Amino acid sequence: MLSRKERDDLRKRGEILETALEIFASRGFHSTTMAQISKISQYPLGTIYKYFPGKKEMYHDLVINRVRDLGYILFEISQDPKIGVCEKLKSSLFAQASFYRANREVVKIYISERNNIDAVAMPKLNERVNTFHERMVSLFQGIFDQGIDQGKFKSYPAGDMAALFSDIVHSAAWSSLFRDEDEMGFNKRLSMIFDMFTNGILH
Amino acid sequence: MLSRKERDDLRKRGEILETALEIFASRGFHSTTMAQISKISQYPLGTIYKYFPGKKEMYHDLVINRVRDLGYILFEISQDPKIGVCEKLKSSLFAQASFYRANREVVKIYISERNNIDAVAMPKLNERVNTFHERMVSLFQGIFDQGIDQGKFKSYPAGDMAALFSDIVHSAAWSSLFRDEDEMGFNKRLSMIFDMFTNGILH
Amino acid sequence: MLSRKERDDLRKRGEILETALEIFASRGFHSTTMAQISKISQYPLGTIYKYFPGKKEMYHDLVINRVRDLGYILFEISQDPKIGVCEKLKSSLFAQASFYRANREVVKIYISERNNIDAVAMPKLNERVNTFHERMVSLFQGIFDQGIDQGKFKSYPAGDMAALFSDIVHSAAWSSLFRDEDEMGFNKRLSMIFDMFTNGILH
Amino acid sequence: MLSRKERDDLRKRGEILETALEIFASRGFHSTTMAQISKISQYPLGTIYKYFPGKKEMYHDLVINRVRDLGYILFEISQDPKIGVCEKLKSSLFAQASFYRANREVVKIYISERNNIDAVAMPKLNERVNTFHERMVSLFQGIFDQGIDQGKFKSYPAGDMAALFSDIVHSAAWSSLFRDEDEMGFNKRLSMIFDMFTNGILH
DNA sequence: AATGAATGAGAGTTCATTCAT
DNA sequence: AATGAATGAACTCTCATTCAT
Repeated sequence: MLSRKERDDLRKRGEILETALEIFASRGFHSTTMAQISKISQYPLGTIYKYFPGKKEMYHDLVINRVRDLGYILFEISQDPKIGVCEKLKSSLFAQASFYRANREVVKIYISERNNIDAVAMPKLNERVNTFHERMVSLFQGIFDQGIDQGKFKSYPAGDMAALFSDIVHSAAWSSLFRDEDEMGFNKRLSMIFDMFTNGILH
Repeated sequence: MLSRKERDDLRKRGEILETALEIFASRGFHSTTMAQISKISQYPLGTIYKYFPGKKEMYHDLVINRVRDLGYILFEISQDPKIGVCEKLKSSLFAQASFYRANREVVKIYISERNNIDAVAMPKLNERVNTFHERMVSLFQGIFDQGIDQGKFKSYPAGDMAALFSDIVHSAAWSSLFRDEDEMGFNKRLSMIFDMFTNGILH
Repeated sequence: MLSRKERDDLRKRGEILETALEIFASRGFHSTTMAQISKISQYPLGTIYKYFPGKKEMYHDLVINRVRDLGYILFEISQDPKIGVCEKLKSSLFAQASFYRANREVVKIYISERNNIDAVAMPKLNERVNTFHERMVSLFQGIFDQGIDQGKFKSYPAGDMAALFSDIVHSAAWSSLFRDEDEMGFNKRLSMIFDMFTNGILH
Repeated sequence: MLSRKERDDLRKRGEILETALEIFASRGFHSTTMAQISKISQYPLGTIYKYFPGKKEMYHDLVINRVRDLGYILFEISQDPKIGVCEKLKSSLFAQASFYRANREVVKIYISERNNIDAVAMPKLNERVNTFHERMVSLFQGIFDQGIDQGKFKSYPAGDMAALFSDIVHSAAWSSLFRDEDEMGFNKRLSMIFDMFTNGILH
């Protein structure tokens, strides 16, 4: 049980992070200043530095913590004993796309970071983001291994399938961010993409 | 025919660009300083500023000019009347992957920029990179349209297929950057990925 | 009523401006560096840039704000209903000369700017300084118009008289800056000059 | 007798100076670059540095040499035994105004320099310009001394009269630079100003 | 404990002058 | 002797972080 002070701290930290997220997502890391975050969040600079060791670490936090949520979701799906491999893949695709739609800002940053070469400036973040990504891929790999065992999938190397699938999912989810689609159109497009992936495009 | 001076200028400009490319690719835009480029390239600052109006413009140049080469290659393939749609796609995949392998640094920067939210700082570059990407996608779209007409491809919306294909190509090419594969292994993997895409993964 | 912080800010801003004034007045705009102002004023660079957007703007401020005070004084004199036109002119002359003696540094800068062809570098300042000057001349013109109406002055074009008077005043005031005159000698010389101007030098 | 080479050198030097004059006069000292002068004059940088030790010295030359011409003219007038003191003054006024009209660019620079506080940057030039000015004033002072001796002028201190006259002349000449007056209007205005000065403005 | 003013290292860029060709 | 490319010191300005209040 948290004391009132601890709960307060957590709330403040969260509010700061929320504001920072918006600014980082719209302006990028380098064009965002701590002063901006302080001003917009209405928390004094000193307070921000009480909760975060520095700008980099804050950005770090932002990306990792949010994306971890997606990790949980995908993990749950991959471990679900009640559904088959195909459904697992499809669910993963839908879950990731939904997550992207619901967390546009984080995802922008996450993707930006996944491909960022500014790694020198933030080696730790880069490493963690990539570690996370690898973990997601191996989650998929597990599903593909299963599917091959069950004779459902062709026996391509599971790692390659997983990497490809991961990128397809990402691609579909990402492009959905820039369309003004309603829920139905969105779902239809995802199904179609999943179809392409599973059945191929050839007649 | 270029004069000696012109050739010299071109050579120097190229050398500076080469050095800048390496540093930008390994440290990112913001962590790279003009002083570094000057020191490592062994060209004094003044000389660098003779060839480039500023740091941003240099980076700009780096990305755009190199990537344009890839554009030419893919355009040639898409327009080639001698080969069928399937071969066009496969060739595109191979060409892009080869280009990526041969231009690791540029590609790193290109991709970094494609997904960058620092667009605020360099709106022009961001715009051009995205314009280029769209042009590539519509190149693919043309191929898919053709294939559908010819009854070779299932009739998914060509735009969606093109977007998906573009990301698969990119994914395959990108992941190949981080493997120590020989030429043969590389080609085999690409073929396999192309196979997955065209025939699907389902039995 | 100002808060303590506001008063502090005003004091600091004033101290910086004071130092800058001295340095600008003795070395000119281009030979003065922000680092010098920082060092001599003992305010760090960052603090200076908190109060002023840039070097140019600071210089701008320096010139305009101070000179505006002279404007108020001359305006008051020109509008005073209690005194005649001749006294108005004489008062203007004395007031301007006093102002010059009390604000040597500002005046140096003001005059330097009035005649500066570096206008390309600081068009805005140049414009404002010249606008100010024109306003002063038209203030005088009003007095001359009045004097002509009252039959006190010969009917030369008031605009020409005003321009001439303005330069005479300036000339007298300026030259007084470079003499070690006591108050009495100074006043005597001004009276004499005024006499020359009003009565002519011919027997 | 000058050798051909010497004549050539003189011509080239003159051409460079001519170009430099135009640029300096329109952009000011600091906003003018040696590269500009080289490009516009079509003389290579090296050649310019052959004729002038540096940028400052060139500017120096520009101002001093031209203004010296005015000095000669005024000197001739002041020494002319054939004309009276009043005519000498009037002639000086007209001569100076004509010179200003004919040498707008030099005069702009000269005046800019007379009032410039950038003296730190160019102490030598500043000194020479002021020395020249003092010489002109003492030329006038001689005329006034003469006039007082002859009982033509009231016996104000000749130095003060000279300083005042010098500034009036300058004022009239300067303001004429910014009017689109024809020769006649110009002459009329000068006469009027001279009238004001000699007879006063009072009825 | 909370604040936000103070700090100054370090960034990009310019241009007078030199000197190898 | 003539050239103009090469040079790098010095400039203005920014902002993450600290620490006196």
